[in-house]
Amino acid sequence: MCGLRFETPRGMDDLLPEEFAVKQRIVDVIREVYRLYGYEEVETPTLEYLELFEAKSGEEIRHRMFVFNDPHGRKLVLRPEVTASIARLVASKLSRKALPLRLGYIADCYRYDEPQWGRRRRFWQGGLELLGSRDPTSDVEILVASRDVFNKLGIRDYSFKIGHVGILRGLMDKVDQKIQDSILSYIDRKMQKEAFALAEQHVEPETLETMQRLTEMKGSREIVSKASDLLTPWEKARQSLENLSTILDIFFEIDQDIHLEVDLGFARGLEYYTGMIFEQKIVDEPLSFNGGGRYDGLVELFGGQPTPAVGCSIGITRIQMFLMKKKTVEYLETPSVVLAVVGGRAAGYGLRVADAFRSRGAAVAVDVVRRRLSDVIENAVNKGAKYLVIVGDNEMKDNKVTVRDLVAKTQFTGTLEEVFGFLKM
RNA sequence: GCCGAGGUGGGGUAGCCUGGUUAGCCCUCAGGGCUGUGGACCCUGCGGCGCGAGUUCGAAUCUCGCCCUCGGCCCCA
Repeated sequence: MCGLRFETPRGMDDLLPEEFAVKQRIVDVIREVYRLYGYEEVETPTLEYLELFEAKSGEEIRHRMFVFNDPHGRKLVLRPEVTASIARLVASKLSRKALPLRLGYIADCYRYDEPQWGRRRRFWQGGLELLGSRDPTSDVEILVASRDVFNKLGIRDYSFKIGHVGILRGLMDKVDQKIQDSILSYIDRKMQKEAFALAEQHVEPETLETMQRLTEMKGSREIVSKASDLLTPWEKARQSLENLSTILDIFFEIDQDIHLEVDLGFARGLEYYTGMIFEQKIVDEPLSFNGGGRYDGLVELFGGQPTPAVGCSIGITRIQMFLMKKKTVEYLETPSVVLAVVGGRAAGYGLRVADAFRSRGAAVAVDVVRRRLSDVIENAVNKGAKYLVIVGDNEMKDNKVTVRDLVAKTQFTGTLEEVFGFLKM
């Protein structure tokens, strides 16, 4: 029944020329940021063993993975994200590389979500991962590079939401890791009741109360100092808060105009985070377009040396859909120059003219279906071409070409050099 | 996963309530009027009722199921 359906699987999109162009523009910007910050791009397989993501991906993502058996019965998964693969890489093949390592990726990811605007079952992420430093400047580097990507794309109305999982985890210092994960997962899903009901069974009443008050604290940078007094009895939590404070200080020192909200009750779906976490949002858009944080334990978990790390993953597909909605990227269906050959003998001459244009760097689409000139003109205008180059027996005889300005509706006949002058090439 | 609204040629739409011959229109595409400027105009053509069952003499239209799309919730990039 479903064997022959000429559609893409649900939630997985074909990218049509214009959509692809917008996506490519975003990828170009991300790669430019890689270059400016010294990130080396790597590629990992779309398929990984299930175990890679079972350990630390978090309940939410685990339920939304495409899992299947290969013909030999191995459990494989379509990657729901890439950070785990990067950590695997650093734990194995790159284990002898000098730290810090700066790695970037552009990769398609898969999650079995209910498709909706900005949420696809197949989507592209671009990431930056900085491994080998626990210094706050490395956290800030990720934040600043994230800012740059959005600025370079011409997106202005964005803001950062920043938190630190070390604070809540610090309060639950003595609590089993799995229980911590569950509590944070509840908080992430805005299920405060469930979170604190579970916490109540594992921490002192005083700690519980502090946790509850923390999760309500969000706002400007000032709330960090407010929280500071609250946390005096919990050394680890207090240190985490101080770490967050330092990161914010440095970030603001670089860019005073940055919009950000500090949220001390902020948790993310991924369980591997150990420190600063953040998301990047756009005004009037409910989704986040970039997210990341510090994950100091992941490389070690995959059998590598203990390696502190921080990174982010940028939602290329979401940004693409946002830019398409805003129509901010101009797209031309056809090159701005179309060349038509008329008459039976000028075909070779016409292609030589096209060659000459291209060697000057101009993109030229040749009318290869030999339509009537009026049809070529109409077609070229419909597709947004600016110039029509006409070559036929007359032009060939005098070694000239005719160029018609399709916008001004003027035209000019002359030698190639004269025409290049006319076009200011 | 839950809730809501919808699916008519490649794109956009009318028709559906009130079942009835060839499903209309706009754009695009192809060909011609017209062997090089006719970006116009005119003519012609290709191509469609999401899928499946039911009701009926007869279904785009009514009923049921499924699929898909778009919104909202939840969550995430």
